[in-house]
Amino acid sequence: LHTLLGRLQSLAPVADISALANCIVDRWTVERDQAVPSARGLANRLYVLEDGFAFDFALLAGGKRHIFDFYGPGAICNWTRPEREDTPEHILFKARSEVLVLDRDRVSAVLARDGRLAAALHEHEVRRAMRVSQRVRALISLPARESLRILLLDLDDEFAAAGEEREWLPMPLTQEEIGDLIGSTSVHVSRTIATLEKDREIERRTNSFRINGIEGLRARMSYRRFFDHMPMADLRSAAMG
Amino acid sequence: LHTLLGRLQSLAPVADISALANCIVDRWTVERDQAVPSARGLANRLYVLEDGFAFDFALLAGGKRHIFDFYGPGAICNWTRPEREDTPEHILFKARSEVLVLDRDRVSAVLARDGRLAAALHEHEVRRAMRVSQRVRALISLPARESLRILLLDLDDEFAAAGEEREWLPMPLTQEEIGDLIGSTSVHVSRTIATLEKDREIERRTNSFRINGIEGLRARMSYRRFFDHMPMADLRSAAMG
DNA sequence: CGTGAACTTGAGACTATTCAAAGAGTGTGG
DNA sequence: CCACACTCTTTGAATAGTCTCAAGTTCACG
Repeated sequence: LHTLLGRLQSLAPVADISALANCIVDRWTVERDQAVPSARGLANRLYVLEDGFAFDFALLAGGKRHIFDFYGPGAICNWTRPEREDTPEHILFKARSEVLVLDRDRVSAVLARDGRLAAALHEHEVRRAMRVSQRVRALISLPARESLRILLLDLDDEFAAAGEEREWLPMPLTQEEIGDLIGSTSVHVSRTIATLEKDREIERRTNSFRINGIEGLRARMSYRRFFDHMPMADLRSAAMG
Repeated sequence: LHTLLGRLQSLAPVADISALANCIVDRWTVERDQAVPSARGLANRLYVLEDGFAFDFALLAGGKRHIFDFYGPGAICNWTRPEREDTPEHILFKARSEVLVLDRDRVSAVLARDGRLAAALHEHEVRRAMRVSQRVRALISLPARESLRILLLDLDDEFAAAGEEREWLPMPLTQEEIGDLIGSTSVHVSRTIATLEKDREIERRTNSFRINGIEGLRARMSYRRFFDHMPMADLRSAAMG
């Protein structure tokens, strides 16, 4: 659970989360990409991504897959209660992920005793929800090139939340998955990435990206970071301004 | 506040909300379309739409307006706290709306005393959030024709929540606004509506629509209703199935 | 009945999808 | 180490979807 602890410590002074360790009921080492239904009798299970990458998705009426959000190391993959969801949701864990399975009821009991921990966890999930909201705006209104930029910034933010702020941003998603996330197709994603590269906006290596002038990009797109290790109080006041 | 009461009574047996009436600090009669910032010193104000129509929107980096959600009679327009928002939000009240302005702190005090009322209000807003989530999926992934269908079903759902289930669905939004809602342009909205009409999927009068075979449309799109006056317990169990 | 806002229509440009085929990368077993 | 199978990515060409600009038309309302 040390990756989760790292996330929370950047939000609030959480001493330790050893109490959460007692909530662990299982531990998976994911060999190949594996999708699990989030609400099929597993409603009282909480998935914490110890390492690796995951995303949640739903299948639309036409059979199209829509990816809603993604999770880096330390993230909780199904914090929102499944019965709250509008559509049957699934979580896909990418190959070579480490997943801790926690018992929801036990976690609730721990949080009831440790208000500070509860606040930090809640804050973490609220920020995630705000980031989704920011992205969704762009995905609905803007063309694929802009949507892709937002996705790259969001990925950077997610890895920053996990404490992995590097120059080369890992890309754990296939272009098919990127398409299902931004509402496009794998072919068009491929072409759009190619034009961004040609315009020297990004550079590519195998499975990783580098964004040239990421600060300027954020400014141009009015992109707001949610996990840049800013204390809670500052975030609140920044939002009020 | 009788329209709000009507909404809540369909969700749970709420006796009366006269206590909320004491929270009213102002009352507006909106002559012409009027936009107000939701978080500019008015953070402790709650807007209840006694009658009329409203929507909230934000301006994206390029100046494009994105409409996030809309509100029919009896709806609370800014339940989610403004400082939680990712972008400066605004609420636009359409002409001929009646708005009640409530004091948030007083409302909180009332809800602290009346747990049943608090639960009903919370349930109402949760359902709204789920409906937004369902719509957003479609808007990101599907072409304009499908997006428009979802919007019409959502509008129908919103008026049903207000207790106004009629055959002819009022359309309080201009085509420009519909475009800003589904991520399209007014011109394309005009053409898309025209094709739906030509295919006999909808009929039109001035400022109102009729959806032919709305049940079948819901089934085809796997559309889930959130305000069809189904009791809470049934909704929960339906979600679990 | 005039006025302004909302809606419609057309033409051309741009954006995105589909289908199909070829190319590149990864891991496995010989 | 190579060969193979597999998935992912790239590319091309045709088609479909959407945007922009601009000019009309309709409609609501004073």
